[in-house]
Amino acid sequence: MTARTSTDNARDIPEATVARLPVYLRALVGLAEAGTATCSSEELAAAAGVNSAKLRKDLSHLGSYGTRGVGYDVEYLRYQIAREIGVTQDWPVVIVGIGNLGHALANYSGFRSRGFRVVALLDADPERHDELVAGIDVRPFDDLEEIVEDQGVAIGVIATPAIAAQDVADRMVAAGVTSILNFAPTVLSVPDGVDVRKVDLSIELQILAYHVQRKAGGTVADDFDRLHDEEVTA
Amino acid sequence: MTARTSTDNARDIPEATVARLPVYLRALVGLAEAGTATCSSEELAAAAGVNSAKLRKDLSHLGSYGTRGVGYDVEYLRYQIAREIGVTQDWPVVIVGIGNLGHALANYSGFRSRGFRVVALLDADPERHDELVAGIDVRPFDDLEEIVEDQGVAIGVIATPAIAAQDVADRMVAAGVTSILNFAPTVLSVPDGVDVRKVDLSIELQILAYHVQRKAGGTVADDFDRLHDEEVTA
DNA sequence: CCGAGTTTGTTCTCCCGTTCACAAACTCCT
DNA sequence: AGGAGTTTGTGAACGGGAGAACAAACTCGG
Repeated sequence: MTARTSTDNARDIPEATVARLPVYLRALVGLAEAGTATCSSEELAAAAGVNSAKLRKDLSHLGSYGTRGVGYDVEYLRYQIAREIGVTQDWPVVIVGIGNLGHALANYSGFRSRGFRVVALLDADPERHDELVAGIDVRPFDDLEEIVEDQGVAIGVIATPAIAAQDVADRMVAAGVTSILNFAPTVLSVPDGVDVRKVDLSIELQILAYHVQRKAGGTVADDFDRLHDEEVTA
Repeated sequence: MTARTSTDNARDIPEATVARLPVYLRALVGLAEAGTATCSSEELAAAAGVNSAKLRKDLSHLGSYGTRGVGYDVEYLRYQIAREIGVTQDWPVVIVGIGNLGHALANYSGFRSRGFRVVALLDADPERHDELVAGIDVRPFDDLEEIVEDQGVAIGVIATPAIAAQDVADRMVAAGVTSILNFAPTVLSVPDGVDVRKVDLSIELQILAYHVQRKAGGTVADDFDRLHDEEVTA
């Protein structure tokens, strides 16, 4: 039952679980570096910031990698999760749009240490070409197809202004990219089978703002707004 | 029924809806700039990348701002959503950690245009002090408490290395910050009543990698891993 | 004024994810 | 060897969100 072959369907892991596996992986790396050989679901859950029941259920989707009465072998579980996610070897990644954010992403050491290798930086602006960023020179956007094919790139990162993002996405998809991480504040439309994840900085802040406002019971200006609203709708 | 007072509970909006309101707001701004005065739920849903039934249900949590047979007034709905989120006026924000990412965040124009004002950039490294970033000079981290109090800052952004993030969070909370946007790849522990949202770049990539691997049916190296696994567990 | 067409707001059903609680399985001590 | 203590893996109950479907409410043309 715990033996997994390439034909059984033990691999359809719930999306919510997939999103947490990288967190567990990070926590396990931390425990390993601290010299911990074994940990209980309680400890790992604490390190990952989740509830232990949820952790155990998540891990149960991968197989039975723990030992009752003992816990989990840190190194073994770390490897199994890395394998499940697919980061036992590096994925080549291209970043398009080398503005402030693109710079930061290119220099982010976490990519390299967590299973990703930036193979190219592209920008449409000729002024940026041949500039060295993080030891990689910036190339023309038109080199995209060549790079994707030569390096077998499946994952693209979009860090352009919103206006350019859809065009970049279209070109990426046409070139063979199947997964896109989009930092541009716009909705991308892509064909079925292409995954898009979006990171929108101001949306995150706006969500926080909503909760601050709730906690505070509304600001002075908002009280005015609400009063005005009542007068109008009453 | 649609009249809302400060005592009724029309304000407890589902979390999933809150997370989408900023997307609708952005879509409405786009429509307004394109000169559209009125739009149907179908149009707005398309612009926001969601299903129209979901959009209507989301909006129904705010009140009855549409007109049957007609649709929504773009400007009116835009204002109502902005008010609900709380971005009718600017929120002061402080950014801690002015490395590559901090630079990018400080320069990000989307903050200013979407209801946020960066009032201070802080860094523990004296080498960075008095450097001008986006027209704001970088100040010592120890100025945090003074700035939070003077400017009434409720939202803090952490863009430090992981090792420093928990300390920064503790100081922020002690100073009076109630909401934190965390870019450091670590789990923050904060008291009840403090909101934390996290943005982890390599986690997003890892989630994409998982799906790429699934689509591809596993890489060569992974096939080896799986074969090895069968030999061991069989 | 009335009927046809349009679009919202809401109800109902289904599904996914979370949490509780406990049996199964292991270790350790006597 | 056996019992006490520990920890995993999972079955079951529960809650929230997604989507379909429809009644209510509006516009427009005659």
